[in-house]
Amino acid sequence: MSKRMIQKKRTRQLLLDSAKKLSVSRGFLAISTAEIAKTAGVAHGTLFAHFPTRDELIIAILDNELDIVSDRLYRVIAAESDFRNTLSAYLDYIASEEDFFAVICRELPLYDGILRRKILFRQSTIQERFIEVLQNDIDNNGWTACTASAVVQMIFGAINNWLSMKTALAGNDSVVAKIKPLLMRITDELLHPASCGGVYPTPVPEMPIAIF
Amino acid sequence: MSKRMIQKKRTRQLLLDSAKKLSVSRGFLAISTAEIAKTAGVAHGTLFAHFPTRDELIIAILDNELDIVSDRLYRVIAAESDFRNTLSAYLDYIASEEDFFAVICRELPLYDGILRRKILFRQSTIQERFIEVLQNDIDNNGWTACTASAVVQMIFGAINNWLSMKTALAGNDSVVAKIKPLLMRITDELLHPASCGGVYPTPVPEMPIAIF
DNA sequence: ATTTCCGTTGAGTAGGTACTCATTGACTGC
DNA sequence: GCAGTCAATGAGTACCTACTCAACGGAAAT
Repeated sequence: MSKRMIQKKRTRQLLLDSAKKLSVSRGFLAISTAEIAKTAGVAHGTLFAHFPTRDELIIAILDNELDIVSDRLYRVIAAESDFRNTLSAYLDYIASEEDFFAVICRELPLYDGILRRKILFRQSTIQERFIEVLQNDIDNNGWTACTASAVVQMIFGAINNWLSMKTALAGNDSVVAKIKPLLMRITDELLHPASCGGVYPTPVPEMPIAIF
Repeated sequence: MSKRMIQKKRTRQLLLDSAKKLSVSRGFLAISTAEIAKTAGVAHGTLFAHFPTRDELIIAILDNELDIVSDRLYRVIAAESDFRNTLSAYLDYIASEEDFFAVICRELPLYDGILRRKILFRQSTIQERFIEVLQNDIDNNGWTACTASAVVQMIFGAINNWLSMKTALAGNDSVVAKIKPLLMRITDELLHPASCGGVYPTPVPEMPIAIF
């Protein structure tokens, strides 16, 4: 590869890294091209030699990050075979990339077009897996009859909502860590309430709602 | 009241009405002072004679609307005495002001300061009532033992998440109407699974998740 | 009738945004 | 060695934003 090509690729990567870093901490909607270029240490105009519009840069970075993160996420949950463990593994992974997921959840309602489709598609793929696992638990383990897809949609709606409110609920701490006990406990309660005789493995957590 | 005072009050009201109308349809974050003034039919500069900054106008309009809407909402749910009916009444009222609630849910994660506090305070007041009603049901009706606050937080998290995704999930239709059967069904399932012998009053609804 | 008052006006300001393009100069191919 | 190439530059453009202020003119006070 020629010196020129190496340099060009390097600059492109600097821009992508800068955009990624800024986006994850402050959100995709809030960052400007001038800021991205400055953080990358290149001239403002250079950005537009690599990405024709701001939107294309944002889509490139979000798309790439989404692919990486949701592939890993899917592998993490596919390794588990019952609902409780799948949920636990899911939450642990989310917590490890919490800033990214929080930004996505916060801004998704404001996206449209390609970005929204891409994210919703990833979400529904993950949810399908949970429904499958939960249905399996219901069928095989004599758990409470419940509509698997309804329960999964509820739980994920709640998780997404907590993630979107991360800064208000947990500041710089992990909001997932804060709500995980509550989610595990409610999973215990909802899915096999009869068999445990009122004794659940997960203790009742504090209310996670707090206003900062 | 003098002619001048009447005129001034009228102009102020025109601005508030215009801001309210635009905000509910497009969101508080998306509207500009120029647009508000134009819709109200007054000069751009006039706006700043009534409200020193854009933020103060937004706070005034949101605050006022929030007071009216959440007072009504509280009265609606306070009239019911069991969880199922309270939830049903809640959803019906939300549906009647769905655009407003959708904007709030969509933008809340992006607010801070006073606005966020005000909205979260209202939310928690409503949730407290639900927890009270649910705890009462659990204590008196021999329902499944479950942590009332955990269940309520889950359900409200899910509802808020669905509301924030209104446009993607239901376009101009009511997203609450779409998810209400699912929520009622899950309430039936989660709260008294043993007593009904597997026969629930609410039929299983279609998956509400659809990508537009 | 005249002066003072004050709500309204809209051009103007300062600062932001995404995006452009002539110029530069280091690298490439001959 | 030299002409041609092209990534990088940064001042410049057009447009948006919230906000200001001198001027206006009808109402109020005298």
